[in-house]
Amino acid sequence: MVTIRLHNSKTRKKEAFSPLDPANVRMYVCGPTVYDRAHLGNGRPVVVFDTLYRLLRHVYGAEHVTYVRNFTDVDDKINATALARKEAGDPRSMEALIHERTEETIGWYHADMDALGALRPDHEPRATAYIGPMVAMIEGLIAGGHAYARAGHVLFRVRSYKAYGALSGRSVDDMIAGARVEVAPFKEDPMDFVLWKPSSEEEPGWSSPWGRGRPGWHIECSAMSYELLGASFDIHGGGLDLQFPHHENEIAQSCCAHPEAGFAQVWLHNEMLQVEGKKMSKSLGNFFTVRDLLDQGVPGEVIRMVYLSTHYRKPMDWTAEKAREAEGTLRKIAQFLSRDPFTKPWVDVSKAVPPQEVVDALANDLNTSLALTHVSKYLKDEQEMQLVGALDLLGFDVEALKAKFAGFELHAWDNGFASGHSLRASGIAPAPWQDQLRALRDTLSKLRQDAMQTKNFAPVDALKSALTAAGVEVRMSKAGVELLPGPGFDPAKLEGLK
RNA sequence: GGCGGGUUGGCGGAGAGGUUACGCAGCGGAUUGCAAAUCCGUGAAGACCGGUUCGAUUCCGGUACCCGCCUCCA
Repeated sequence: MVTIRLHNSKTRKKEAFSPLDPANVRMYVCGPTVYDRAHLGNGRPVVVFDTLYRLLRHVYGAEHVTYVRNFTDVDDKINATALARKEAGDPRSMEALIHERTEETIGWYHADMDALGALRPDHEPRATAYIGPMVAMIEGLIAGGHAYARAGHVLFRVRSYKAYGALSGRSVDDMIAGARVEVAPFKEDPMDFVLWKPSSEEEPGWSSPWGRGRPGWHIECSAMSYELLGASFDIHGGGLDLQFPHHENEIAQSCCAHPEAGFAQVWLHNEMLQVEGKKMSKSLGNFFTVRDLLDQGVPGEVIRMVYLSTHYRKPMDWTAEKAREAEGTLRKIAQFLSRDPFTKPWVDVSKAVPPQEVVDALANDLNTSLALTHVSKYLKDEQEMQLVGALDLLGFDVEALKAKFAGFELHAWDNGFASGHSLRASGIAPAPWQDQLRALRDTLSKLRQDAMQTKNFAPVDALKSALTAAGVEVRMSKAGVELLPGPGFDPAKLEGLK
């Protein structure tokens, strides 16, 4: 069996991965707070951990991996969004507005992440469905002396957990010394954090031993991972920005609530994303969502490939240039895959399996960049079996690639060996302009054959320029004429040509 | 201020203590009515200083610069 090696944030070392139970490999990844569309940075961990999920399924068997990613649907940002709608005149209750907001956001999230080729996790628990287990865990922490109730709040007693700070490499004393925030007066210690807080009438709340309130941010992940994966499981992932305080607090809560267990064995953190060399932020005006890109015509596969081109533990820079390059690569792949079967060796791609060297690349701390290098090699060497197997493991749907990126080719073969015309539409539905393009191809072919005799190429070049301007790639060779509508194809510009 | 990460050729981006990464772009050639596409060939690197070593871009230390976290954030 392949040995997967992962860089464990907890030990700061690359370690051989050894699941607690190979028959049930368990992974928990922190999911989104569902108050708005997922931005480009939110997509990175989704694709990174989707790739790991696919690798684990490949190595241990799809039915032996359990992947949990939560939806945080109780949060002050959600409340704020709902409140804004209410103040804008919406007559419905806050509860209804909050529910509407979380539901629509989850729907967006699914649609956007599906477009990136990410498999849905096995479980996508919502925090609001686990309030009971959270309350139970908090009660346990109080009973164990790890938490205390004050002024309607319940706080975690950081000093009661000796290893606090181990994950993020901080000491409690250093953090207090460098703290910049005001400390609530009811805290025993400045670093103590909220497990439960009171809710006003307008805010969502649940009854609890401490009055009507709602959970703090961190407790949900501790409670849900415990309910769905147990007190000990294999992998916990998330963005580097969650390492502190979120993951540190999760560890403290879970390890104090279940001191007999080890909580997550391996911690993985992906580095952050930048845009054209700068942090993505609304104030810099370079903030955009996954949906923004999709709407601009950047296919999800392109976004996925750009994500995978940088190792997950390095900062990733999103640039238009990278997207352009990735699109070019995908087009070449798709054109090769959908090429006429008579022009390449026949292989039964339904039997394709991921090449060992690609599995090895991913098994080496998810070296997706190296895996993509192998993909380029298979394309260059026309190794279709390897190519398809690798694309599949990396989360690219071969049929979707062919449909989206191959477009179609229009051939007019002139020579006697391959005479006649052919139209191959690779997976896309017939469009009204196809007939027009076909006619243009015939015209161009005719003009060119005439020009070969008369040596007057002006009409040929004129039509070629017009087609090029419409985003159609024109290829002419001894064999004949080919037209390939490219990424910038604009059927409107075909009007008037004949 | 505290903590963590990074710095590879024009750009992106890997592996490996000693022999070509690779992709894109460039350049030269083949091919083409001209192009495009394709094919062949090709130059170019390891922030800086020091140490370990027969030998370091790869290991160790320091300097500079960049980035992130410490407050909601993937």
